Parts: sequence; C-alpha cells; structure tokens
Amino acid sequence: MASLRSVKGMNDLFGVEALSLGAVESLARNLAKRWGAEEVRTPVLEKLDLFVRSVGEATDVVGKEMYAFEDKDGSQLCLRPEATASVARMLVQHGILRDHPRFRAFYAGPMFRRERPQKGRYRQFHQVGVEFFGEPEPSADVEVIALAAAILDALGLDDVVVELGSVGCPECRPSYREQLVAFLRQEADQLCELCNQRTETNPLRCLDCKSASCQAVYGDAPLPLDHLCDACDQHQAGVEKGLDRLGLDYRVNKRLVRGLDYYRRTVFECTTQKLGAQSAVIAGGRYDGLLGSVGGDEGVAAVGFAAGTERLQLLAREAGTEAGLSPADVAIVTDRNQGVDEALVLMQGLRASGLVVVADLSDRGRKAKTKWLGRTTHRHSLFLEADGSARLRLQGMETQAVHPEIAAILQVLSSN
RNA sequence: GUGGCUGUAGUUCAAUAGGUAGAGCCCCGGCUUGUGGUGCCGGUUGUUGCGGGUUCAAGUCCCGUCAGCCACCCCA
Repeated sequence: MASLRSVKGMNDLFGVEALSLGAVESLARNLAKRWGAEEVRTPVLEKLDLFVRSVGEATDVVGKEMYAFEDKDGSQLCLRPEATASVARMLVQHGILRDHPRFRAFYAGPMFRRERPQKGRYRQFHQVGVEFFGEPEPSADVEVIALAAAILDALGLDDVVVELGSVGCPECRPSYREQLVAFLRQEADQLCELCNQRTETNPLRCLDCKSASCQAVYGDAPLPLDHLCDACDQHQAGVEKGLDRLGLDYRVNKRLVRGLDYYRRTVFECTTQKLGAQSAVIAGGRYDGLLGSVGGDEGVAAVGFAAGTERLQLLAREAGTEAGLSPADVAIVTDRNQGVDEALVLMQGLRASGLVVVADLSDRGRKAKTKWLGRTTHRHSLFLEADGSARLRLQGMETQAVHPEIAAILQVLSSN
C-alpha cells in the first residue's frame, strides 16, 4: 500500500472535505453569475508553451513548479498551474470575442504546482476565478474587486484585508524599472542575497521581500504607484473612487507586486494572517494585452482574479461557517431482512418525490440497526416491523405507530 | 530546492533503564433496556513507515530512505 499511496501533495477528498470544497465552489459560482459571468471549463492539460508565453518563463510558477512532460508525439505538455492563460487561449481559439466583445468567464477546478506542500498549499489544489475580457474601464476593476469581497463576505470571513496597488503599463513601467534597478544596485551591499538576484531577474519583486533589513532599505526606494504615467494614474484614481463609492474597505499598498508577468495596472490581493505563511487568499488584477501573448488581439482588455478554494475553505472552517454534511430526510430500517421488497418500493417513492433516503435493509440485529439509526443523521426514521406495521419517528418527537399506508407516510414526510 | 519536528491497529494515543506490542474510540456479534447514539459480555485489526547497522535481545540506540506536518522560497 505504501507504494500505492496518493502522490505527494495530492489529496483524496471525502466527507466534509469534499462537501465543503464543493460548497465554496458553488457559492463562488452563484455570486459570479450575479456579476454576469458564465462558467467555462478548459482542459487540465495544455501545451507547455501557453504558460511560458503568458505567465512568463522567468517566473517561479513556470520556471520551477510546472508538471511538464513530453507526449508520445513529442509535443511538450504540462498540467495547468493556473487557468487565466487557458481561458484567454479559449477565447482566441474559438473567436468568442467576435460574438461577445465583452465576455465574463467563471471557472473552478484543479491546478497543479510542484511545490513543497504545507498548510493551505498543495501540489494539486483548486481555484475559483473570474476573468472579464474587453472591459478597459476602471469600473470593471471595481466590479471584480467587489465580487471578490462578496465571496469573502458570504463565507463570513471578516479578517481578510483587500490590498490595492498598480504595477503600471508598458508606457511607464520600463522607466520606473530602470530607476528601481539603479536604486537596488546602489544599495546592493545592504540587501539580502535573494534580492540581489532579483535585481537582475525580477526587480519589482524585491519590494515584498520579507527580510526586515531589506525592508528598511526599501523605505527610500522608488515605488511603482509614484511613477505611473497619466493614463495609469487616472485609471488607479478611477478604481479607488469606485471602491469608495461602494463603501468597500481596501488598503492602498504602494509596494504590492505580482509573481506573474502578465499583470498591468491594477493589482490586488486579499490577505489574511490566519493561514500561516499562505497569506494570499484571493489575488488578481488587470492584464490587458494578455490575449496578444496567446495569439490574439493585443488590444483586448482583461481583469480578473483567482481564489484558492482550499484556503477559503480553511478560513471558513476557522470562522465556523464551513458547510457541513446535511442530514437525510428519511432513514429506513427493517426488522432483520423482513419486508425488504416493501421497503424498496417505499424508498423508490420517497426518492421520486425528492427526498434523501438512507436505509439499512440487512439481516443484522435490532440492536445494530438502532445503533446505526443513532449515528446516522436524519430528520425522520421509519422502523418497518415484520408484521407489516411501521413506526415513524420525527426527530425530537415521541414514537408513534403508523399503519403501512405508504401514500399517507409519503404525504406526511413530503409536506414537511 | 533548503531547514525543523514527527512516523506504533481504521483513528487518537500508551509501552518504566533496550527484554517476545496495549488502551479508548470506531467496527462486528450477543444479552439487557419494549426500539435511537444507554449498560454488560465477547470478538477482529498491526511485517511498530521502509531498508540497513549495533546488541544475546530494538517500537525503544545509530545511519539511510520514504511519507506527513510546519517554516523558507514562491504563490491562490
């Protein structure tokens, strides 16, 4: 068995685990619908190149955490590490934007990243997310953030903070980046080894280094928000104004950056202190131009976010709002294996009328069956006696004898 | 990829200074209670993660390995 265990970081889900993960997904799905998003499903397996070109080859997600392999025909495939690139690819491949120049997508499903597993982080994990395509205006950013906030709110999560920032656009980012790199090089001897590496590979990410000594230096660093071009600046102002108008709480974080290359302008993150090192629960932003990197129209705007489903679930558990297993409507028990056929007919009828029915029709003893009833959650129970009579018990009510008119029982139960 | 902690029945855990592996829960059966998680009796379950080593003898010591958890990295 040891060798047949599930793969490291990939978990079997059953009981409340499976149920509450599904509950989080449908909660997000229902809310996304209210925002006009429609559900899409894309394959779990994609061409490796899709992520190399959109997410970025230099990013950790693509560079070191991807499950990539060669298919039998020699093509390079991988398990998707995220879904945004896939959705973008889908839109281009099917020319969806011709019919729907503004398209809002919702998705839910498993993603794969080969990292060391820990609390709230698994190699196969789940995300729910939305992408709004073809909407360049700040109001779309506001709607996206409002949806993220609505999901958190619906789960009763009030210790999650929305942080907002901007990483600029191809107009203003290059010059800002140069300034930042110059600053970093000047302070190189003050910085940690990692930040010195990042200075060359991804300087923006230095800004959220966890080292206290680095942060001390970054107090004087040029920040992206202070170096936006006029257009980005106005966009940012528009987003903030919209959020204010809706009364949504957020905190402007001047040094908020992203790990994926495709972000432009707005970036935001919903964070918590309750998941150990995994503070990000929902993260997103704007990625205008992403369609260009997957072979589509460069000019198409896009905003969206992805939420870690397990992380939402874990937070709901701590908040006491996690969905639990629901009780059956009726539990049926026979006396030994007497009256099994009658029981089957009854169950068929009850189920046809929409009730959840569980039963123990085995030839086990009365004791075993009453024990079973005792630990099985249900609203009503029906003890079918060998003589054809039945005892109906409503939860919390006294036992009462009932004659075996199935129709009458059905009526009693379904009118409840 | 790096570091720390852990690894005994399905599960939660025990096992004095190394001496032939135990308990609760759960599960199964019976009795009792005229029938709802009661009480009593009985029963099943383990290559003590795996592989080496030290020893007359290792769950207990040493090495390795794998797995889990937590942290770093990174991210949702």
